[in-house]
Parts: sequence; structure tokens; C-alpha cells
Amino acid sequence: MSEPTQISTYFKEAMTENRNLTEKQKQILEASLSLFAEKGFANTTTANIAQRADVAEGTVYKRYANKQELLRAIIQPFLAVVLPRMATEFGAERVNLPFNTLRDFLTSVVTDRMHFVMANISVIKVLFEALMYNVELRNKFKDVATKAIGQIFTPAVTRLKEQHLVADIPNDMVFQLVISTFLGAVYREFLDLSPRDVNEQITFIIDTLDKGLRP
Amino acid sequence: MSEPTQISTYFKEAMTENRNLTEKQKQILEASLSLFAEKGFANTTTANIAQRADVAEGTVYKRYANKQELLRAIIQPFLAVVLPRMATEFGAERVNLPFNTLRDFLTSVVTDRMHFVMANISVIKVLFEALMYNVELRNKFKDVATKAIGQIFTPAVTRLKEQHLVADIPNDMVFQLVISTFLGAVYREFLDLSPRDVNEQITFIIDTLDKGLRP
Amino acid sequence: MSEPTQISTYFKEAMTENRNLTEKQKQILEASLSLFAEKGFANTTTANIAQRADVAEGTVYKRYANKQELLRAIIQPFLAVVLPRMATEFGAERVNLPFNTLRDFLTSVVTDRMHFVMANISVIKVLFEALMYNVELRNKFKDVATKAIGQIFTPAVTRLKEQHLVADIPNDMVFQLVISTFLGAVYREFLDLSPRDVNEQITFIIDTLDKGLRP
Amino acid sequence: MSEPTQISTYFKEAMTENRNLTEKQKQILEASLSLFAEKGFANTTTANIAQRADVAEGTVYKRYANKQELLRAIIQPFLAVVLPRMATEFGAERVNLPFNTLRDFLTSVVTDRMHFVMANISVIKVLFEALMYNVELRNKFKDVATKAIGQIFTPAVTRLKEQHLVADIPNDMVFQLVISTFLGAVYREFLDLSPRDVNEQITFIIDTLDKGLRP
DNA sequence: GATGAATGAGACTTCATTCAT
DNA sequence: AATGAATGAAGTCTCATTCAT
Repeated sequence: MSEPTQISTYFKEAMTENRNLTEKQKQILEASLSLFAEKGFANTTTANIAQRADVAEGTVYKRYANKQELLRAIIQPFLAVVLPRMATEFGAERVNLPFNTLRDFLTSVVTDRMHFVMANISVIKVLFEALMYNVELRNKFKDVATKAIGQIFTPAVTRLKEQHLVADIPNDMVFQLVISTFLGAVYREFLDLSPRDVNEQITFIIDTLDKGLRP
Repeated sequence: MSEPTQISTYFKEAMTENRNLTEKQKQILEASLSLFAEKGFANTTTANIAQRADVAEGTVYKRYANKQELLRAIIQPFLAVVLPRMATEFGAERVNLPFNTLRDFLTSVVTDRMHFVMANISVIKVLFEALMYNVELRNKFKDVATKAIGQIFTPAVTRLKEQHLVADIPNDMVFQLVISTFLGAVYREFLDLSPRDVNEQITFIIDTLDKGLRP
Repeated sequence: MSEPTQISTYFKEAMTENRNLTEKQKQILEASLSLFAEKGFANTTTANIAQRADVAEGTVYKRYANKQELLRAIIQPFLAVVLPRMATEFGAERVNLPFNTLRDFLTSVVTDRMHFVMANISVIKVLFEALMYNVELRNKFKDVATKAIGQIFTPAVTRLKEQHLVADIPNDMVFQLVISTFLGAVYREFLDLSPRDVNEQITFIIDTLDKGLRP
Repeated sequence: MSEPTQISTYFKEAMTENRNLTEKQKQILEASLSLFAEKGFANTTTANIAQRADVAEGTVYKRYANKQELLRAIIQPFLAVVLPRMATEFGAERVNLPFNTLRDFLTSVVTDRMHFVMANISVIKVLFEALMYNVELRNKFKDVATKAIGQIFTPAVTRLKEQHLVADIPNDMVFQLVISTFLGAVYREFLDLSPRDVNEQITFIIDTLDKGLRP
């Protein structure tokens, strides 16, 4: 496994490429992202953002009509660019390879995604809070996630089933069961429970999924 | 399995027994709980609460010094009364029974807790939001959870291991792996993904955990 | 002619009767009215209003959702209550009397309305500014005015025509020509041109209209 | 009578001749004029102006130190150039002719000015709003108007009186009574009341003033 | 205890104006 | 001369909290 994929790296790239954002506008986005992650959206004031971005408060509103819009500007590239792109790269590099065993598959997938999740917990928090009380955004996320799963994960699992490497469990349940293990790790990290090295966690998760999903 | 255990039922009972709350104060707590679940703490105004509780705004402040205190009044019985009591009852009724197979154990545990979780998703949301950006509360929760796990779950798993019904996985990881499956179900429900009957989910989860955790 | 009818008197009465406005809310309406008249709506801040009303700024928003709404709260009773009521009283006392000559009619109408207009110039200003760039309000005003004219003015003029005391000019033009004379007086007052006593103006206006409208 | 005299035509000419305005600056003035007329001064932002003028926001400030100055730049040629010039031309062409009857005089004056007013209602709006809450400007306007009246209108009326074609009414009242009829027409147009063709209005106005002002 | 009008601190937002390019 | 991003003062508005009744 190479170094973990930082969402924020993708994020900054997405910013650089995409829109003609001025330097200050980028500072604003980054300041917002970090503050939302630290304190939550509602507990972050535009004054906080302006200060951390080293910018006048009015500048925040030059491009972003309001605070809500600023959140959208952070979430939207996740959904529209970052997540799909990561899914694609992840698919090519980690999933749609010719695996000979379920364990190989799981080793590739779980290792990569676990490190990804761990490296981006604070960003995931922002996304989560945003989804929590916003139906519109939740639906958007659902769309993107469903699409990514359908294109990357499902084909790989289907192939494994054809090779009789995975039990006859519906694809959506296989996905749910795998995702569950990531959520469990996030939960542990989040609550800051008794420490357990990520690589150890990965080993146990792979072991368990390997046995559990086998035919 | 009887009807799912509603946190809110415990909650109301806890209110009734415990403190000498007036009728109005109960209304306030219930209104707060439902509003926080629907809109989130930050998006709920004290005016909202007063209105739904059918009470004057000032009345809210008669017993609860401030909005934060009101949240605490909702969360605290969860942590101090509801969760421990549920753990105990759950332990007595569902876990610390003489299971002959891992599957029997999982059937008991997963079935019960899955229905519990599904029946209380909105309440879990409030707790989650409260924990999200509040270290103090998070630590409190950690304490309670660790204690409950230590008293109920760990002994049961240890016994299963002694019976060679569970693989040699550290207890904390067993717990994590089981909890993960609940989180996966919550995640599915929360995002309102392709519907899959809870009982079906339970079956697949039990199957997978059974195989996965077996020695 | 008795003392001139003050819109603001009607206004205060309307406030007292109508809604259950608290004392402070009345102060807010009165402060707003006077400030809007003095400085215009756009040049009046909510801080100005709060200060003159001797009230906290938040109090302004307790009943009036926003500044625009506050303007509406001032204008609306004019249109819905004050103007119609004045029209009715005016009609009964000044218009729908058995006039034997056009001059009698004009004397009654012009005298009364001229004093009314002069006594309420500042209030008329607010109404005017409000109508100026607000189509919705303008339509509402049109409705009310049209109705009042139809019920009070038109019957009176029709009767005068039947008595052959007024030339064969369409009713709408008769009204326009009479109203014009008030507007001319307002214009003079407003520009603060060479002073000319109101009663003198009234005399010349009556003379001119009498000759001009005669058959 | 030829096509109605458009203030905006005078306005553009005044701009062209007078100052060495660049093309962009003319665009700014025109954009401001149209926006002020549509939405009012206070409701028009410099961003609005820049956009409609197809110019950068900073450009607006190259020649006009501030927004107020921009309004002044629009009003001032009215007062200093447009109105006097119109008065002069109007005087030469329409008033200071050897009229044989009051009706001839009124026909000339009312017809011309009514069409002028109707053709420029939106521009008149801007002037009016500007005068409404600006004492300084109001005084300036008073000066100009008084002068124009004194030089053009008064001599004509005085001559008519000498010919015994006008009743013995003070000149200021004659002017007021004539102006009133224009204001009445503006009022009707502004409120968008029941439509009545301008030429018909003119006929009734002339008839009434003819009879009303006759000795 | 309960009420709900009143408060005011502080958040969000606007926009005329400046200034480096 | 022109640009347009940036500014920040000032305005609008929200809402947790207080308090007289």
C-alpha cells in the first residue's frame, strides 16, 4: 500500500483545476472545510472563516451567496468530482484486477479503503453532518454512491461469484457487509476507544470477511 | 422476539420515575427530543420547542437553565439510565444465556439489537449529533459504553471462546465487528438505499458473522 | 370646515382597535411612520426606528418579520381601513348631500380634501414612496381607490349631471380634473414655492373648477 | 405637433456636446438613468449599473466619485441644460407667440407639455425621487423652475391678461392650475387607471382650463 | 410555576468604495 | 483608462435568554 489517498489533496486539485478561483477564494474554502470539521457547520461563524482564511468577511460573500452555499461548494466537488474520480482510480487499481482468491480481493479493497477512511476522518465528518439534516444533499449522495457502486464494486463481486469465490449473497448485502467494517472502524476512531492499530484491525476484518463471505 | 424496545418508552418511563417533572416539563423534553431528531440541535429554536410543547418560551427556562442543558437532560438519562438498563435487561434476556452454538448467540444478539436500532433511528441521530462536536459528552458516552460492554458483552464472548465457539480474536475486535453490522444497517436506512427487509438483513448478517467469527 | 382630518389620528385609532398591539409595537409603528416620512424608507435603519421608538432592535422583529413587512403594516391599514373609512365619512358629510349648485358641491369637496391633504402631507409622502416602486402595493391602492371613487364620487357627479350642473365630461375625467387641483397644491407645498395661503388657493381652485366644469 | 420631445434625447445630446465623456462613461450614465427609473436610486446597486453598462465596477468610479455624484450627474444636466433649453424652445415655439385666444394658447401649451410628460414619465420619476428627500437638490430645482417660469410663462400670461383673455388670477395660481392638469395625467398614468387616450385627456383639459381661466 | 413580550449580543449579509494589476 | 477582486463599515435579522406580570 502506498501513502493513503487524502481527500483534501483531491479536493485542492479539484479546486485548482476546476473553477477560476482566486487565491483568496481557495483560502476561504480550505478555512471553511477545516472549521466545519472541527466545530461543525452551525458552530462556525463567517467571522471565524474570514479570520482563518485571512480575508475580509465580505470577501466570503463575493463568490458564495451565503453560508449554506459555501457548504455546498465544499460538498459538491466531493460528490461530483472527488468521489467519482477516487472510485474510478480505486476500481482500476484495487478492484477490477484478476483476483484468484476472495482474500486477495478483500486484502486489496479493505486495506486501501481503510487507510483512505482513516486519513480523512475529519472530512468525512463534514460530509456526514451535511447529509444528516439535508434531504436534497442526501439524495445527491445516494445517486453518486449508487452509481459508483454499480460501476466498480458490483462487477467485481459478480465476477468473484462466477468464480465461486463468494457465497450466494445479494450484491447489495455484500456491499453493506463490507462497508459495515469501515463504519465500525470509523466509530472506533471517532469515539477514541481503546487503541488498536489500523493494520491490526485490517487483518482481523479481512480474516472475518474472508471466512464470512466465502461460499 | 416481542415488539422492539423503544428508547422513547424507556425515556418516558425514566422521566416519570426519576425526577418530579411537571406535565409541562415532560412535554418540553419530548418536544425537544422529536425536534432535535428531525432538524438537529442547532436548527431547533427554543421557540420551536415551546410551540410544539404547547408551552410558553419562558417555561422552558424554568427548569432548564439553557438550551444546552435541555440537550443534556435528554442525553443524560440515555447514558445514565436507559442504556445501562437496556444493557442489563439485554444481558439477562439475550446474552448471558447458556448458548450451545455461536449461531444461537448471534441470532439472539443481532435480532434483538437490529430491531432496537431500527426502531430508534431518529433518537440515535440526536445522540450522534450530540457526541459529534462535544468532547465531554463523548467521554461520558465512552465510559458508559465501555462499562456496559465489559459487564455484558465481554463475559459472554469469553464464555463462547472457552467453548471454542468463537475464533481467537481479541474481544474488542469481536465487539467492533458485531457493532459494525448494526452501523451498516443504520447507514443503509439513513441513506434510504434500495430497500431490503430488516429480517432478511438479519439473516445475512447472522450467516456472515457466524462463518466469519467461527474458529 | 371643522378641524382637518388627520390621517395619523385615524391611524392611531385603527391601531388601537384592530390588532392586539402592545404599547411598544405601537411605538414602533409610529416611529417608523415618522422616520419614513422624514428620511424615506431606504434611508431609515432599523436602528433608527428602535431608537426613536425607545425599544430594542430585536423588538421590531418580534411582530414584523422584516423591514418591508413593517412598511406594509403601515400602508395596509391606510388602504384597508383609513382610506375607506375616510371615504365613507367624507361621502356622507361632504359629497352625497343635496347640492343645489356645482359651486356648493365644489366648495364642500375641495375645502375638505384640501385641508385633509395639507394636514397629512408627510404621510402621503410615505404612501407615495411605497407605491412608487412596488407594483403589488400599487395595484392594491388602485383597487381601493377605484372602489371608493365608484361608491362616493361617481354617484354624486352623476346626480349633478342629471341636474345639468356639470358639463358632459366623462366621470373619470371629472375626477381627474378635481384630483389634479389637489396634486397641484401638494406640488406647491412640497417644493416650498412662493407661499400662498391654503384658503386662498381653495378659493381660486373652486372658482376655476366651477367655471371649468359647468355645462 | 411633431413627435414628442424625449428628455433622454436631450440628455444624450447634452452628454455628447458638453463634457468629454468616453463611450463607457456614457453607457454608465444611461444605465444609471434607466435603472434609477426602474427600481429607484436606493434599490439600484453600483453592481447593477456596472453590469447594465457593460463596464467594470471600478470604472464607474473613475469619473464619478460616488453613487450620489452619479445621480447628480444625471439630474444636473436636467436642471442646468435640459429644462432651460426646453423652456426656451418651448417658449419660442409655443408660448410667446401672438395668441388671439386663450384656447389657442392652451392648445399650444397643454398639447406640447402633455406629450412631453407622457413621453418621459420614467425619467420624471427619477427626478422626483431625487427631489423627494434631498433639500439641496429641491432648492436647486426650485431656482431653475422659478427662473424658467418667470422668463417664459409669466410674460405670456401677463400678455394674455392685458388682452383680457385670462381672468384676474395671480400668475402663480394660473401656473399652479395649469401644472395641476399635467400632474393629474401623470397620476393617472402612474397608477395605470382606466385607460383614456392622451389626446382625449388633452381635449377635456383644454376645454376645462379654457372655461375655467377665462375672465 | 407559567407566561410571552422584550431584550441585545452577535450572527449573517449587503454594497459603496478602494486599489493592485 | 479600465478592471474586478477585495474590503469593511454598516445594515438586517435571529434567537437564546430575561423579567415583569
